[in-house]
Amino acid sequence: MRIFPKVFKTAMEKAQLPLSEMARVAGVSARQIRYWEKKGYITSHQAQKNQNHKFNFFSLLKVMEIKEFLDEGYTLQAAVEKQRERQNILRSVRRLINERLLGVEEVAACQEGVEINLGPLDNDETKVVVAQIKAGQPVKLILKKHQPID
DNA sequence: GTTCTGACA
DNA sequence: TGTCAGTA
Repeated sequence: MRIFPKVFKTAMEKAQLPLSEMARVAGVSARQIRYWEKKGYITSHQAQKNQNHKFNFFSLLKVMEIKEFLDEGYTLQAAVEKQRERQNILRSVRRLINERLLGVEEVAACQEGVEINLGPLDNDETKVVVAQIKAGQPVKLILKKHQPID
């Protein structure tokens, strides 16, 4: 199971947002977008010289995050740095999820919900952490005896 | 009318 | 970063 399906990533990369839309949606000026691009903070595709810049959805998210930090009072340079830090953290979180939820397909679906294998404990590999999810109830984390496949 | 680019402040 | 000029 992929938490973030490839089709989403592809769609976000294939999106072709004109600079004016980027500015309008993110609440920044077109001048700022151009300047940030020139500084290398964001990237765009330009079919030909002097033609309209096209941005994908990731660029839009980046601009919105930078804008958020600017509004909090950071300088542009600091805002970009904060955005990069956030991006790195999110990358780690995504990696954690992808690694830890690998067992999700092998999970036995019980009557009212599902169990997700979150992998072995770091300090006791004879046990695995299992999340029990039932509709309308808080998620329960329990320990189960590790049963290695083979 | 819109966008790009360079230049000035 | 805003704004203006000259283009495409």
